[in-house]
Amino acid sequence: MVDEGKTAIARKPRADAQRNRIRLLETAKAAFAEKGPGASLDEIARTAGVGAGTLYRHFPTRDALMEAVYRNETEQLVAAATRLADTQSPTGALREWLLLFVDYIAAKHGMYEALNSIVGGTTELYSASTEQMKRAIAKLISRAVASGDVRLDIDPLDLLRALAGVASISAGPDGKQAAKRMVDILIAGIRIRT
Amino acid sequence: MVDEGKTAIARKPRADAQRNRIRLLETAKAAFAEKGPGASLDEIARTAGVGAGTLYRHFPTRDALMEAVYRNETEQLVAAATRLADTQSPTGALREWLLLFVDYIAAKHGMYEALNSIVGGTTELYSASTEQMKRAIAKLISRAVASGDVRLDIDPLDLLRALAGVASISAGPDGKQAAKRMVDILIAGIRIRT
DNA sequence: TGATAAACGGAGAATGTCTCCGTATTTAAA
DNA sequence: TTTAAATACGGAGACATTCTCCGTTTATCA
Repeated sequence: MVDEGKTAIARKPRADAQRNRIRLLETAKAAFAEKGPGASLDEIARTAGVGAGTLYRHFPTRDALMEAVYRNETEQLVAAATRLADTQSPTGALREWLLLFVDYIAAKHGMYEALNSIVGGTTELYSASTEQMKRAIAKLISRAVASGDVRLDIDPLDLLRALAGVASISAGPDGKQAAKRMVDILIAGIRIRT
Repeated sequence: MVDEGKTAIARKPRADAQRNRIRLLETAKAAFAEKGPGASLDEIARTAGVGAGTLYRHFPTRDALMEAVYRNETEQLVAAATRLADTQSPTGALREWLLLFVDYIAAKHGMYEALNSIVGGTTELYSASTEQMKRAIAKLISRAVASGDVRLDIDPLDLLRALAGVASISAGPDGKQAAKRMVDILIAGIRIRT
């Protein structure tokens, strides 16, 4: 009886699997950017030169694929939170970061599914990004709260949801501008009156 | 040569057409409420007891159907704006109406397309509802601005977009609560400091 | 080098959208 | 009434998309 246990030594992942994964991500990124969130998955597979089965094995759902495509950008955004927290006033850092967030979602023009995964927080599967994002904004907010600038009865993610709404629901050419204006409204709205 | 002109007297619309239209609307409303925005159109037609062709003749696109389904509620909401403006303080009226708006979108859990049509304002087709909605909120805002309570550099629709974002992007059970909290943040954010 | 786990790919089932057109029904004129 | 013309009906089927299944291929490791 051979060992079939959990102790199985991790075998090195197959080279072709890694290659295909990367090709799929590149192709998908281009496809989403060009055709929007509804881009055909089979076509992405074909363009990437793999079968549909391969795509679905790597990314079981459309959301999973989007999540993976944007994980990079998400990580950069999360990193920025730490940097800002170290170099700016509490409220200033929060404001700056929210502006970065607006850029982040504007780049995904109308990619509702992706936003929902990342900022929604309801989908079990993508909790990784959501969790990171949540921690990033929570850190900025709690710093601002501690400094006495900001009320504390806020769900930080709600700020992001509001911005996502403004930036993506209209998706007009000035959606981004509008979202940046909204940042100031939000900041003013959560500030404690002096 | 018979008259083939534009002067053709309007013929009374066929009774079966009217009946089917209504049945389709009722069925669609139930279907959207139960299965969300992706409900199968063919199934709606089948449930309503008509052929697919009939559905598509009455409502050429999914959006057209949604628009029609929600036109009623939209009209009620618009009417409420006038009523509130007549009976409440400027800021109070605005706040009340935004709360009603939250109920309005919460009922459409995740019906992104519909929201986008109605609050987005980019789709030519649904400009009727958008226009009404815009006028309703604009009236409330400008009253508040006139009273000196509120800044005037606001696109009124942005407030709605923000609320839609909070209420629908997460779509969690407390999305509605969150949106109601957001109303207060927004009101505070657009208020002029005293 | 050979055994075997891992990955591949694409045919095809399932589902959905939307069109086309022969048939049926309604209206209104005679 | 009867009848012709206008209007609406419905569902078969063309087409697109998602996703699964499984026989075949390939990389890893002993």
